[in-house]
Amino acid sequence: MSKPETPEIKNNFIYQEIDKDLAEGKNGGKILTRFPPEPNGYLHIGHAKSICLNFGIAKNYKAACNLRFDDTNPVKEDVEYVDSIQEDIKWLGFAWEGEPKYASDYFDQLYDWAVKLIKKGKAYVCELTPEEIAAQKGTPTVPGTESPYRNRSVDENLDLFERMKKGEFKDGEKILRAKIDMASPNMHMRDPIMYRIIHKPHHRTGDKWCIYPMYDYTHGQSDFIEAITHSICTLEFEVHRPLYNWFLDQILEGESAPEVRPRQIEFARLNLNYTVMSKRKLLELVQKGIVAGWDDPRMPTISGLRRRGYTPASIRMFADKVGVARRENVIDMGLLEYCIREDLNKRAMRVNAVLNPVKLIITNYPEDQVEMMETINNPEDVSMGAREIPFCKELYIERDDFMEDPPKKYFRLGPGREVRLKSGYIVKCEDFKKDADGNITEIYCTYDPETKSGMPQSNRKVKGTLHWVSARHAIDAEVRLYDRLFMDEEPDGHKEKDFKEFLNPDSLRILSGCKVEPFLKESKPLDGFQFQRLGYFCADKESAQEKLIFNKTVGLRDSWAKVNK
RNA sequence: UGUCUCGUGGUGUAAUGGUAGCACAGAUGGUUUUGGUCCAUCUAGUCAGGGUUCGAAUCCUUGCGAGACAACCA
Repeated sequence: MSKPETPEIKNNFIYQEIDKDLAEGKNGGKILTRFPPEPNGYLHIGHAKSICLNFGIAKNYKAACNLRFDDTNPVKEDVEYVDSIQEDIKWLGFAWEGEPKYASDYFDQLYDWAVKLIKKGKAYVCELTPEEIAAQKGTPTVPGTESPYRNRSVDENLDLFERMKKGEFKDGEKILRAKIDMASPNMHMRDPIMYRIIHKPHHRTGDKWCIYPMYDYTHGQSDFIEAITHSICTLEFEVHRPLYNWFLDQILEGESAPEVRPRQIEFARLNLNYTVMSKRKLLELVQKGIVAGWDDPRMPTISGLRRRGYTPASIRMFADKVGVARRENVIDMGLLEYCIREDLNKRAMRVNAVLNPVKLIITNYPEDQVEMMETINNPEDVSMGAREIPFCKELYIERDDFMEDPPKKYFRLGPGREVRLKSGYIVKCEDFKKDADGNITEIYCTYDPETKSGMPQSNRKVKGTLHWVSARHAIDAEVRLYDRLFMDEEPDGHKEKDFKEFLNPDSLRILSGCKVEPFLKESKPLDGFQFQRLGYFCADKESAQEKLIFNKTVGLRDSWAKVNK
């Protein structure tokens, strides 16, 4: 049972702007936000920030948030993405208002408005090639020049636009442009393209259209149609805002004042170090087989994080902690890791797994004896109860937990040293065996029967406590250790080098022959656990009783590793 | 040599004319049957100059630095 979350007090500037609008009595006091993904890729952690913002605002103002697919480009879009996006939003714990919406639902209205603009002399059909348009567009410092088609008659424009719609022209032959100002210091106001011809079926509208509206002409009008009050987007759209408002002004001209006039507000997108966030680059990693798919646990996608073992609560916590502002930012991966540890520490069951096993033999323990030792499931939450784990003469412990010649600050096992076996006995190392290569093959200990966990003698101070599994009862598992995908903090921040040059060759290490306690046999895909003393792991989506596979979500904080450096 | 935006500890983010706070990271100590958790303490900041003001991170100004904008992408 997840506890109801009390929405935090929100201090970011967007809440302040909304409060201001409310105070001024705008939009009849209504609030409605939207999350508008293009279905051309999977959602990533950056989208999660936007989702938490938009749906969070809705929650905090007791309002709603729409899901709207910005599907104006059939060349890039696909229903696979429409489906994954919905799954990811739901998994994050949010619900949109009503049915999902699509910009393509508004194609008819958009077309009618385009005709209105033509009639007003505010749009024209242009026949320049893309190269010519680029050339006459000018540069940010040099004004553009006007298209020779700019001053066609309204009738001619109407006729040509209709014939564009009817499919009389080939892709790229003609476009519809807004007539604004070729000398504007804002490049987006230099007669931007409203419609282009694409003879390709659309995932929703099929063959109905061969002309498709551009983003700028679509987004604000879609917001208006849905009566979105606050259209929140990332900073790169800031220069589009005048155009957003211009189109709205045009379609609204001559109409009675609407109750809701959408307003665009921009915030700084999320950047995470040691990864890439652009859908194009993520797609490239998928298509080139560098990762195992959009949900590869090394991907910063929501589906990847899910498969990695991240919880929805941890991602929402992360979004809260990074905040919302207008300044460029790079968030340390460590913060994401902190959030998942924080969440899982409270909820994950503690289990025993030995990743790199070495056998420990208790020489004075009866040969065939098996004791069931009680162990607490989660010291952070006693309501999770306890369970029993089998203990016997031969155990596996972690290879790292024994040193032939340990330094003073090493609290684990070494010749003559004593350690506690968690929930078991205190044992003392008497001897060990090595193979020809010098690898430890067996460790011999004696145990003190009076130190069984729970008995008075067990309270003796011992420096170290080890996790273990019974050799006779342990089951084999594969464990996949993940590390950051890139070795550079900003892999796509180098002009001369491709981001793929910074891939971490050790981002995935597969361990087979790991020994886990019998309880884990029943684990189901995506179940998360703490492997005692190691970290958080979750059963992979392909894990099954016959072949257990666990993904490392994140390690425990490790102050020994720091000392060791 | 355009227009717009942004500069607060290492990283994020508050303070919007009135004591620069919080989180992460880092350091030290305590507790601990996880070298985890938890607790305590500490380190560390307003880009620079000038101005307005009793008082400036906040307002004005100049500079410096960073980012966005020239796709028939969104």
